[in-house]
Amino acid sequence: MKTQKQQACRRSKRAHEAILAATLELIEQRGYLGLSIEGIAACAGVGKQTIYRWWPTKAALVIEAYSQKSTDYLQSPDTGSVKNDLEVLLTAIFTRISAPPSSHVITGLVAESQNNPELAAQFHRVFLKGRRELVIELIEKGITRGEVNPEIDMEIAADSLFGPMWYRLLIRHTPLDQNFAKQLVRQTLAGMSASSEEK
Amino acid sequence: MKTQKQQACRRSKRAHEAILAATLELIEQRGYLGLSIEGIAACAGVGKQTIYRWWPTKAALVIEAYSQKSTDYLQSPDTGSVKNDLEVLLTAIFTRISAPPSSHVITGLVAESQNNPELAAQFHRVFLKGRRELVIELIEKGITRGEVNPEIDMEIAADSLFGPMWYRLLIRHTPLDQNFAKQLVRQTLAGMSASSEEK
Amino acid sequence: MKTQKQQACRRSKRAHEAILAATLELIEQRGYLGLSIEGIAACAGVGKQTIYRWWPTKAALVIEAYSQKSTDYLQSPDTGSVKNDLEVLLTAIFTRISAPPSSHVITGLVAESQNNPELAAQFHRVFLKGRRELVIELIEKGITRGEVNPEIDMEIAADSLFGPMWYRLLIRHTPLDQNFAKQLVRQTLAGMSASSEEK
Amino acid sequence: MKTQKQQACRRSKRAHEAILAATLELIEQRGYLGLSIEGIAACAGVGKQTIYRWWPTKAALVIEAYSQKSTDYLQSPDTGSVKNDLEVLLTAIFTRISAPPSSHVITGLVAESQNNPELAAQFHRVFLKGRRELVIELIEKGITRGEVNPEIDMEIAADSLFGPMWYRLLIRHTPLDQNFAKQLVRQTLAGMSASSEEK
DNA sequence: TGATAAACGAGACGGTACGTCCCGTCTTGGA
DNA sequence: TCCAAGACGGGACGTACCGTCTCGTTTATCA
Repeated sequence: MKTQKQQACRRSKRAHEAILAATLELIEQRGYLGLSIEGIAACAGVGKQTIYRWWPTKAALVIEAYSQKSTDYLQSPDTGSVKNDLEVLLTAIFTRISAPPSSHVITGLVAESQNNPELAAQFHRVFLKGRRELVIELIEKGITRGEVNPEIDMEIAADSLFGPMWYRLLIRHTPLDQNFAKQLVRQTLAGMSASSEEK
Repeated sequence: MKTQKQQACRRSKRAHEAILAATLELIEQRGYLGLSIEGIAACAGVGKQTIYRWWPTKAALVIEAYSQKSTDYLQSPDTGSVKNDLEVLLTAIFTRISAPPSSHVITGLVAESQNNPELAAQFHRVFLKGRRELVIELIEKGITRGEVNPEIDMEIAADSLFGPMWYRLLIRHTPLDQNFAKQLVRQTLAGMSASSEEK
Repeated sequence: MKTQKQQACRRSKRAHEAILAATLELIEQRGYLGLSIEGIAACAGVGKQTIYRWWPTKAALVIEAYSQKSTDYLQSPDTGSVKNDLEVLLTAIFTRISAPPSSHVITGLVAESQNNPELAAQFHRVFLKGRRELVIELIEKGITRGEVNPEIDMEIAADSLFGPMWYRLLIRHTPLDQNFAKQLVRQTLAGMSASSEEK
Repeated sequence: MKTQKQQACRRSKRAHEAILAATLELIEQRGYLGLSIEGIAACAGVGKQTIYRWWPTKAALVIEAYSQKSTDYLQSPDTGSVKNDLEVLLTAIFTRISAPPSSHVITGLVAESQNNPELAAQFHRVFLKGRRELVIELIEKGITRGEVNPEIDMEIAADSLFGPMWYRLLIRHTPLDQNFAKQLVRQTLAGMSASSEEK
């Protein structure tokens, strides 16, 4: 019962790690578009086939290489108020994600995701899901505390916080400074209408 | 003195148009990534050189081909209330932009923009600037009408309306239906805080 | 003392036969050049190593596969005259050897023999030696009978009978019909000079 | 009428010559089997495509490279007797063709010809036809002189002179010395029968 | 009658070369 | 002079096999 299936393949640990390392190294040197399977293989001292055997796509390889680096720093803040919680979390995320070379890598992945649903799903899993869940959790805490209107649409709430980040990152190429996170949180919470009271 | 520059070249109108037409045709057949200069030249019955002579980049060519199609339908609504104005405008934009094959084309352009500032600028000029200015204009009308809080940060306001659109389009691959525009506008105006009154 | 070496290995009969059978099958399907160790292994349901363990070369494997088929039909005719004996023997050989797919196989082997003396020796042993000895034997019988000039060069005699066969087979791609064997024998015996009397 | 077709393509003389030169150079270094398109391209400083554009096959390329070297030395001897004429001509041919690296090259070509009729035809045109016609011409002169029996089969006659050469070259790996040409001619003319008179 | 060592199937591995696609530049007539 | 046509040197693609190398898993003596 225990040996059921687990050894399906004898994957070489050495090759696996060398490939991921080479990928990270080359992507920082030449950017996502300048990355080639051929180059990774050469740099890792590996046959091309060994790459094609385990990753369907350049993009999948890049995701795996990056996902190791990027999933650890996330943690739920707990300052006592939604506003502060969100400010802390978003500031951390914005800072992290907008530091090169991440931004270039992310763009390449986004581009390839358009024509590759599997990749899109994987990207979503690695780069979005966790962060989104954290944000929603914080907002729900705010609702139980009575800070947040319980009738809001949670999807739109999350989109309103992350959308502007990606927008600035990918399209407007405008800096994601700390102030931006702060102001975005405030304005999103308070709304723009004249009738709403800020504090 | 007057002809100084305008006839710098004897550009073949036939070739120019054939190239743009071929670009549109092929991009709809094979997507942005499947597009090649070689293919466009063959399809347009044109030498490759003729393309390279007039466009620096595949992307520049695509932008020109698309900009002809996409700039005309925009107009400022005037319903009397910010909320309605924004709903009408955003619904129109969202519908337009999320219809294939535009979405795929746009992704490709976004991707290439990352490494190509000129292209990014051109993309901004063609696809963003006009829309953004319209939205800002509507909000300012709202301010003068007393509907919108005059102290909001206008950049963040615009980002809050467009960011979620691009986010859903490029990353979450979630539909941009009419309802989305409507709810987004409402929630952005009203804010999420418990203290704000909806109506 | 007697078992010293003979059981050096426990060779799997099943694998051995499956490999030879797969070789014959694939060579008839795809020709000598289209044959790959990988393909044979897959078709025989055998690991590649098992092939490499027992045969040094694709060619050696092919020779073994073929030698089983090709050594049995030879027998010395005895009609009473050199001319008839040779006609009968060569007709049999020519017919056998020129039937596809043998001819393609043989060509491949000839090609590889050039760079592989061991293979050349093995090829010689399997495909040439026996036939050549038979022919020489027949000619020597002719000499003792007084039919053949005892001063001829026997090497050249054998070359004169087999050379044209291989030439037509490998290079001129001209049919080796029965008539050819007959006429070749006659003209070789009689010579071409005007002074020689035929019939 | 004059420009009919002659300029069908603008082939680069430089590339053409560099490729043929590289082919000759590499084939002498590494043999026919060790020759690769990739290697030729690299050595000639040429894109692979440029080779594939003009030659369908490695073999075709090799033939062209060799045909330049091998067609010039042939000339019809005229000593007054068939025997001497044939001896002179065959000695020249045998010497030429058996000098390495030609022999290896030729073998490779023969092998590939088996599966490629066009190549076989080209090989025939370049390496066989001329020589064969010369021999037949010499024999016909012999017939008019009354030296050769006019009833012989000319095809078999030619096969009897060339067959043994190719046989020794490709299969028996036996030297083609001058004596061989001489004795082959004599025995082929005189025949092997006891009734024929030599001298 | 096990134990034990080999041969086995499977297939991953570092490589080489394949033949194709497209890049961006260069060259050659023809209009 | 600009155009279509397309050859050119080059880089990367994804595939096919090479021959070597582990992996467990039979299997067939001989201790």
